[in-house]
Amino acid sequence: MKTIADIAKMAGVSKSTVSRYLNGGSVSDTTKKKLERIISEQKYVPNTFAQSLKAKKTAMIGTIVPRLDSFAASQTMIGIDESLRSHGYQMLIASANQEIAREIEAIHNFARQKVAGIILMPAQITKEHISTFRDADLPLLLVGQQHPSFPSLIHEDYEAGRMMGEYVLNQGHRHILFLGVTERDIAVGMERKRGFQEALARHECRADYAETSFRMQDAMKTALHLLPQTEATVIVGATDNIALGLIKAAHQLGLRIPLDLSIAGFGGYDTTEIVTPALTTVTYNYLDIGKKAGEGIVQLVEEADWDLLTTSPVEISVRESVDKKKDTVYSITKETGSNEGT
Amino acid sequence: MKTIADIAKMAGVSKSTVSRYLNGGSVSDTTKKKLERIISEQKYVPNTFAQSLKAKKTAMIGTIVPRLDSFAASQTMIGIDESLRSHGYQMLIASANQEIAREIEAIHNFARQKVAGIILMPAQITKEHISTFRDADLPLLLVGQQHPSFPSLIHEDYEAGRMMGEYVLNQGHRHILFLGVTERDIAVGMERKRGFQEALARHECRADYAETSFRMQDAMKTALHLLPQTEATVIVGATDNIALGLIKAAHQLGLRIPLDLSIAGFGGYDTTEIVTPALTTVTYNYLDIGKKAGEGIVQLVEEADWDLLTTSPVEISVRESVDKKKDTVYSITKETGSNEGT
DNA sequence: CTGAAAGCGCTTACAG
DNA sequence: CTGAAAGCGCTTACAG
Repeated sequence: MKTIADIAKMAGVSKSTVSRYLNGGSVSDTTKKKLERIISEQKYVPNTFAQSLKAKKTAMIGTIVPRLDSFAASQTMIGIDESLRSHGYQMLIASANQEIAREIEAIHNFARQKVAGIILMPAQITKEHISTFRDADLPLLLVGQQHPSFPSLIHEDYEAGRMMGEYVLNQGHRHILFLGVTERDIAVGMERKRGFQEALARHECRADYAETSFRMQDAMKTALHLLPQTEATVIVGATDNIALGLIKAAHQLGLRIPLDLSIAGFGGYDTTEIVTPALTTVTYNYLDIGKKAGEGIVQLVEEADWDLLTTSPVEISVRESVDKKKDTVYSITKETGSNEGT
Repeated sequence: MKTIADIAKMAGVSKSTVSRYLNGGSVSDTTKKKLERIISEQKYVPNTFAQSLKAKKTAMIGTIVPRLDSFAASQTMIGIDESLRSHGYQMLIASANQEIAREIEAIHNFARQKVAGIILMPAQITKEHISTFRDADLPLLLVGQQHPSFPSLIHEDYEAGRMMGEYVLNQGHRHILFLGVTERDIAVGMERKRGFQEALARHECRADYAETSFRMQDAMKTALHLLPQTEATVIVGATDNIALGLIKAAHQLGLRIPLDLSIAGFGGYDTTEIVTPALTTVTYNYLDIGKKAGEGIVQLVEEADWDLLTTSPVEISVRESVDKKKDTVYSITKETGSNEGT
């Protein structure tokens, strides 16, 4: 491996001059040309460790995702990778594997590696997070959740909930069940539901609420329990995975979707188009939010400034899993055929 | 940030001693105790750049995946991450985004960053790959494809094909269509098909072969074309995504699965359990191969030695998408109801 | 525009 | 077991 000293010698200049050339400092045209030639001939690439050791900064951005195998995380990473690359930064990924402790640990590791900044996709923000952010003292961008003290980039969760509420109402449903998740997750557990509730509040209808976990299996179990009891004509899951669990449970109970029961979700995962019937959902733009996150952290790193809150738009994707009811009058009696469970 | 000099001063010893303590050299019990206390009190962590600059090695393993949003890649990364962590290494991820050029570029970048080793999941291995490997001169492990000159870790593709061939035969199918992919992909395009062919070769049956791409959309288009023409009673897609495309096309044509047509795939993606009917497939253990890859590269890095070829077992997952035919006699006439296309 | 020198925070023979 | 010294490959004031 060639070093800067080798190049300097070959060019007959000092290391300083080579370094200056490399970093865009003022160098005469003649030496610039010479250096350009020699460097490409020798395929010289500066040692990043030495650079970072001296300059005390790197071109790496640490990205902490809750898990590696979720549609949302994958798409967001793709977006981040893309925009970071275009700005000359490298994306480092750490998976927290759904554990808060590992999220904290990942922040420490990244800080120690002197990344230029951190993008974090948390499910919750605890005091421990806050204090870790504080003493990491690094540019930080939150994605998917917001916090008043840190730049945040979120999906329009409230809006998404509202859209879905209005949509099912418009389809004539008057007895609605929302299967949500813990309110400790502000974005999904609270905002999404709040938007939904407010849409329903403007109409005469009955709304029930239940809670389950993020895991499809759990949602299915909950649904197996709930479905035989409820008289709701539509069930809205707080995420597509929950909706998918609902569909599986409904299949198992011999319910026809959307004939006997309508189902909808949130997220726009690719799987929602594969299932039968295709799932009506609110589509989130994970790729977009990823790109914005990349831009954002670069700006935070280079200019130490970015909006405290940025949002990424959502849109409803109407497919086949929600039925149009003719009878739009509120009624407890179901009119869609009986529930012939297995 | 504290440096090793600070710690040395506080302990009243030299930097050398602190460094020796840190790296497991011989240090007296007394100073060992003292150092231990001071370091944890001061929360001292060595600067990785300085370490790497001097020691000329790092504890990072570069992992190059074809894409970030595939089930196979995600699971494999999870496995790699896990075993690397347990050995004190860090996983660095680069996505080639399906482009060979970016795969090559990623190898260069990792080499420049002085990673300890590289795990590569290629779709093909070109001469350009080989020459890049050669001058990167780094421990390298191939995952999912094999090459005679480099340690490789593969799924039992041939075996998988054989299993599936035998299974559909056992189910009484005698007219079979295999929807494969380009043979430039040795693992998927060649081996999987070869195993399948050899299983069929042992019985009297008719086998047709067609080709499509890896993308579900393409598979669906191909299927829309193929389905109305073929008289096969079962179609086997070379990947689950292809099988999923087949299912979608069959649905669109009004074919009932598995009543009118049986469908099977390879991979064991999580989505195969969600679709209706659940897909019969050969399940690959991506998590396992990921863990093995982690172990393997660590061994290559530390002992410069590992088997040239290691395999990860597969198993068939029988679900609902393949029908049992009563009539096991070869016959061109289908007996499963007519094809009432849309 | 250019160069000499100091220094970033470690590790590693070498001598004791 | 311990320390002084050199050096890894860069960057950055500083002086010219």
